[in-house]
Amino acid sequence: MTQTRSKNTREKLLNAAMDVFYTRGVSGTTLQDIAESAGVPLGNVYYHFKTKQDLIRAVIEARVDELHQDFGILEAKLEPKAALLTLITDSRKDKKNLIKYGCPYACLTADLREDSSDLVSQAGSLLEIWVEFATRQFKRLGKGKDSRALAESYVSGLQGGYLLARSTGSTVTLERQLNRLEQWIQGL
Amino acid sequence: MTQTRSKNTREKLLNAAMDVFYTRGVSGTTLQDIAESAGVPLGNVYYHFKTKQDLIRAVIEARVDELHQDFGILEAKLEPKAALLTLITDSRKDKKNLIKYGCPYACLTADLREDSSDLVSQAGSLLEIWVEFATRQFKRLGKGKDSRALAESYVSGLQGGYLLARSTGSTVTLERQLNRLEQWIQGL
Amino acid sequence: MTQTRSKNTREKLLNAAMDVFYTRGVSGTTLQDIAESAGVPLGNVYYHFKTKQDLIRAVIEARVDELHQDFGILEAKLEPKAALLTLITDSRKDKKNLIKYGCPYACLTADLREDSSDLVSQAGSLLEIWVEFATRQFKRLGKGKDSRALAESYVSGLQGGYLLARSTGSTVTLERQLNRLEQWIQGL
Amino acid sequence: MTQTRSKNTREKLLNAAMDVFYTRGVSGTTLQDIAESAGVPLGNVYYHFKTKQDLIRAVIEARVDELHQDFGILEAKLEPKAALLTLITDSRKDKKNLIKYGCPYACLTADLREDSSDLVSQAGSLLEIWVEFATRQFKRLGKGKDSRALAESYVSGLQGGYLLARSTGSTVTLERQLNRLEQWIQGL
DNA sequence: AATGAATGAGATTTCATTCAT
DNA sequence: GATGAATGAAATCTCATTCAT
Repeated sequence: MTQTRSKNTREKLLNAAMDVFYTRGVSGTTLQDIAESAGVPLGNVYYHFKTKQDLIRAVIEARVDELHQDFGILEAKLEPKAALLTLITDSRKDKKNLIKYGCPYACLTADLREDSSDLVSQAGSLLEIWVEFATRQFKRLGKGKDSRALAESYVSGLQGGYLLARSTGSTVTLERQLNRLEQWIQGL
Repeated sequence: MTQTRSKNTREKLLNAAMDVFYTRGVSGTTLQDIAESAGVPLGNVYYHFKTKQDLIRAVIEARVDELHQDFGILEAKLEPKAALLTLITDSRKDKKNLIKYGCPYACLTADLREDSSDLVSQAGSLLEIWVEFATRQFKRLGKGKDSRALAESYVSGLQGGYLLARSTGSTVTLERQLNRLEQWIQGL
Repeated sequence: MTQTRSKNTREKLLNAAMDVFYTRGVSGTTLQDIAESAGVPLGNVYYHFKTKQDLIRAVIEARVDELHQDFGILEAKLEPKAALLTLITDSRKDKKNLIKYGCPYACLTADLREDSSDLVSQAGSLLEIWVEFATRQFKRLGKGKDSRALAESYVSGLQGGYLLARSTGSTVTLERQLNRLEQWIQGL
Repeated sequence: MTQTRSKNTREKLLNAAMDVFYTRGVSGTTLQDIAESAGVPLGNVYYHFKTKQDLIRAVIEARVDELHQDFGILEAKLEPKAALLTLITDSRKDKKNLIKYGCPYACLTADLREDSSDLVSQAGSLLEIWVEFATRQFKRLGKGKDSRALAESYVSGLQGGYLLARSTGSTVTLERQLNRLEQWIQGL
């Protein structure tokens, strides 16, 4: 139950960064913001992350881990169809944030465009993880070679829905896209 | 009919801003960058745009105008189905930029999230214009009340495809989504 | 007689930097120090020099120019022996600073060791200019192939004297070395 | 006869500091650097040295001791002429470092110029030890009152050679100056 | 209108030093 | 004594904005 102090602080900072990057954007967030939000003095940030880039990198990695873990659990305990449907129902549960801030994974990827660094490609892998997850489910459903294409449709349907819903600020829009996807998956 | 010099400068700045905001992101772009890219001295930017916010606002408006004009032309000279298909074929032509930088309208909207200002809502209208355009085409196709929902599917299909293609960096992904949409529209 | 404002400021900063780098060392000097010493707000430093490294580079270049100019004048109007002797008498005139701070050219070179950058090699050229100057004088004195070796002895005699004098803080030490060199040159 | 662990740590830190100060300069070195190079955790540095100044002071003292010891041995077992020649042959053996980093004693002195503290004068004594050593040898050679002046020439010849060789990066330059000094001493 | 320079607020980064265990 | 983490002061750097001509 005990954790070292450092692990707590590092984690606090990482969590704060994930959160604030999501709601306020990466370049709209200062390290001061993150430090404050984590209740840690600014100078200490640099003990755990040598530069802002480093922190961003850590956030991307944490997001990657998060996805692997979440998708891993889904796959382990659910049938493929149920796994695919779960993302849709989860989206409904989280619609408030999705409409306000968009998809945390897609936003992170988009935000890093402003960076000229290598982080762009790293972040690019986030949605790829979605596609790979979906591909595996379609394979389990016996879709064989079509699985990748179907997975792309599935993910782009979700992401397109998120994007449009955020843009219009409309819950209805989101619901409609989610329902459409749901019916498609259920009818497979 | 000749334009004053200042109008030219303003236009040069606006075009430069649209371009650089698109390729480098809004908060990743300094006014210096824009001034340089437009071949205009920095100090002069402020003669035409009181603040950076002002310039961003002008860029959004220019994007809105651009959409109204482009869509207006499509609607004026094409059948609804052809109009909808044109956006798809245009996407194929522009796939290089779409994969590298994404959709200029969606990106602009996303970038402004980082701004706390009122610009967010203004930019939100960009994709709404797409949806309205598509709604009109579906109406012309006799889809009646379903038109709005269909339009949302259409736009979210396009945007989801752009997003995913940029994320994976893959032309194939983009092509697949565009083909799927194309078949859907053609089959209506 | 008129100068643009910018040129004055840039020059003020450059002069201040040359001065302060000399008396307080390069890494012991902050840009704030330089800005204050030049009577210029800190932010403005960055208008003229993009980074501290840039400013250091400019200082090195200014020192190079200074040497070329000074040595150029000496060579133009003096016989070679007189030219060589002038450096010695000038050292006597400037002994106060030499003892307190050392040779500005040698110090600059030494200071930059702490930098990992390419400035080190740039600064290395400073004493080489001395050697080249001296070599030319020995050539004019008909020393032919020996000129380079003699020049090195001459320069290392001067610099060794400066170094030791600063280390001991003794005018006498400096005088003795200068006298020794003077006699050697006069006896050629 | 065994040493306590703490003494070992102190010594490890001191040696690391001497080394890193020499190769990277005093103000270019952080305590973190030294701790790492010594394989000691940062916090522990402060157990042995209250401040960075303290550590620098200790390094100076260690350099002083080093000189006293080295020169003591030379004087004890060699004739004066041989003692003076040994410094020259030792310089040849160490030419690689001398050209790359200069003389550790002279560099330390120069680095501390940037410090406003009292360390400057302490470090100033380093080259004085050289001069005193050389003075004693000249005395033993019967040079009487001239010994100090000769010693200064000797040391400034060596140091001037080091300086110039480092500046030009040339082994040849160093060799030439060493040969010249060698012949002078041998001819006494 | 046009322009190069100036300004200052704020962000990032560094690092000697201290703290808690 | 030993250690990893914490702290804060200060340095570097960025950039929207303003000024003077």
